[in-house]
Order: sequence, then C-alpha cells, then structure tokens
Amino acid sequence: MARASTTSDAFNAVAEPRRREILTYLAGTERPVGEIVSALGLEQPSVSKHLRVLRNVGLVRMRCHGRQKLYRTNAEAIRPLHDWAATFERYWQHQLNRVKELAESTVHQSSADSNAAPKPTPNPKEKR
Amino acid sequence: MARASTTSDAFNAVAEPRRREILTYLAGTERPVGEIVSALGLEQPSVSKHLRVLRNVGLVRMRCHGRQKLYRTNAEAIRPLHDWAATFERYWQHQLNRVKELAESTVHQSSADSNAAPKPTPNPKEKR
DNA sequence: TTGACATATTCCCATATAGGCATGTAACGT
DNA sequence: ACGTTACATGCCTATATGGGAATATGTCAA
Repeated sequence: MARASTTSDAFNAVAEPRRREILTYLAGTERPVGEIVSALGLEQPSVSKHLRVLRNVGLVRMRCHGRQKLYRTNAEAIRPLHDWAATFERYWQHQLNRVKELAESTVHQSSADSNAAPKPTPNPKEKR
Repeated sequence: MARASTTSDAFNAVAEPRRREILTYLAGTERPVGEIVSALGLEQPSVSKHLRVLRNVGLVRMRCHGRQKLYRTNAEAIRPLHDWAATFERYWQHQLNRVKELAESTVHQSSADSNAAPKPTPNPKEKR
C-alpha cells in the first residue's frame, strides 16, 4: 500500500506546509483564490488543488461571490488535531521537569551519553 | 514533486494513523518493540519501520536494554503540532458563537447550505 | 561456537501524490 | 455574441510511500 490519501483526514491534509499556510491565511477571514495566490506566491492551479484537498476534509468552506469564490478556514475541523496533541500535554510537562532535574544534577558531566537519540535527523537521504 | 517525506517533520510523521497509535501507546512509558507489536497487532517489520520514522523526527526516543530496545514517546516533539493547532482556538470559539446566534435567530428559515461537501458547487445567484 | 531471541533492513510494487503546463468552465462587462 | 476575468481540472512525471516476505544484525545463554 502507498501512503494514505491526503484527503483521508485532517492529519494528512495539514501535513503539507502550503496547506497549513493557506489555513493560517484564511483564518478568520474570507478571501478569493486570487488573493491567496498573490499573498502566498504560489501558482494558481496549485492553490486550487490545495483548496480542493482542504475542502474535501472540511478544513475550509467556500462561498460563491460573482465570479470569484471566497474561502475561509473552518477552524472546527482543526480541533481533532488539537485534541489529539493535547493528549500529550501532561507528558511534555513531566519531561520538562525531568530535563530540569537532570540539568541541575549533571551540570558538568561530559558527554559520554549513550541514550541521546541518534540526532533528530530531519532529512535522511533515504536510499532505496 | 511527490509528497514531502514522512520524515520531513512531525506533521508528516503523524499523518499515518498507526504512528499515532504508537505514540499514544508509548506516551509516558518505555516499551520494547515486541510489546508494541503484540499490543497493536502489527507486523514486527512494520513497527520497526514506523519507529524509524518517528525517531527520525524526534517523536520517540530509544534506549538499549539487553537485546531489546526500549522506546518512549518524546512528547516535546508534539508541541509544534499542538501550538499550530492552538492558533485556531479563538476562531472555533467564534464559530461556535456564530452558529449559536444563527440557530437562535433563524429557527424557521434555512436556505441553501453551501458548506459541507466537495460537491459540484451549487449556484446561488449571490449579490452583495 | 552455536542457537535462540529481539529488532532492523532490504527488495519489490501498487498507489498517490505535488508541481508545471495547458486547457476547460463559469460569470461579468460591453 | 465576444473577450476577459477568476477558478478548476486534466495530463504527465519524478518521487516517496507502506505492506509483505525474506534476510541481516545484534545480544544473550549454554
């Protein structure tokens, strides 16, 4: 199987950085496609496609006004994301405490540290 | 271009439902791979691959213990997601109010509702 | 060393992108 | 009707994926 469709849920839809930008831009206000294009500096067809994905998962709403279509973010649809992430809130608070304690007790210790993760490598070249 | 790598950031990594399950399962506790496998009912190679992705973006930490490797969720890495989503908090509150007011004032009359579907756009003769 | 156990990695492949470009379609002004 | 404006959609392609199966790597125990 390949990766799940971008339209399968909000999580997949917002994985794309541009779509996140669009959602941010459309938060609280309606905007026609053209303004999104010029504001974010993207190609018009690209914006239309992203909007289609966002609409499919309910992340944006659309309304026709003359020859233009006004889009706006449907914040409600972002809540599942927020709620899921909030589940971990208590844990990162714990971790902060742990880190703090650790820092206080090992202020001078050198780094023969074998548990540190192998670097949060952002973009491994990934061979195939 | 294809879709961005799953390892490009936390957003892409958590787009996969199984990886979210793993993160939830590993929240607050360390677990060896084998337990994740049996707990979530996935194939072992599959779990290993998902853990690799999660590790690459710093969403999990790993520690060796004998012949097994103990993983745990690094909640800190979920904060960016939470923070981004929280940006929209005020908007969904607004929306709730709007919906409420609307429901109160228009108990009898409701016209074409152009929001939900990715359907062919209905064609209201909007004038504004 | 050998064998069993715990994980990781590789190979293969059907599938779904996202971007660039061209074209289709709908609404407007004249 | 015609041209223009505002978007949407179709086509093409390089690329990355996730699952399954097989295999490799690493660690302990006897």
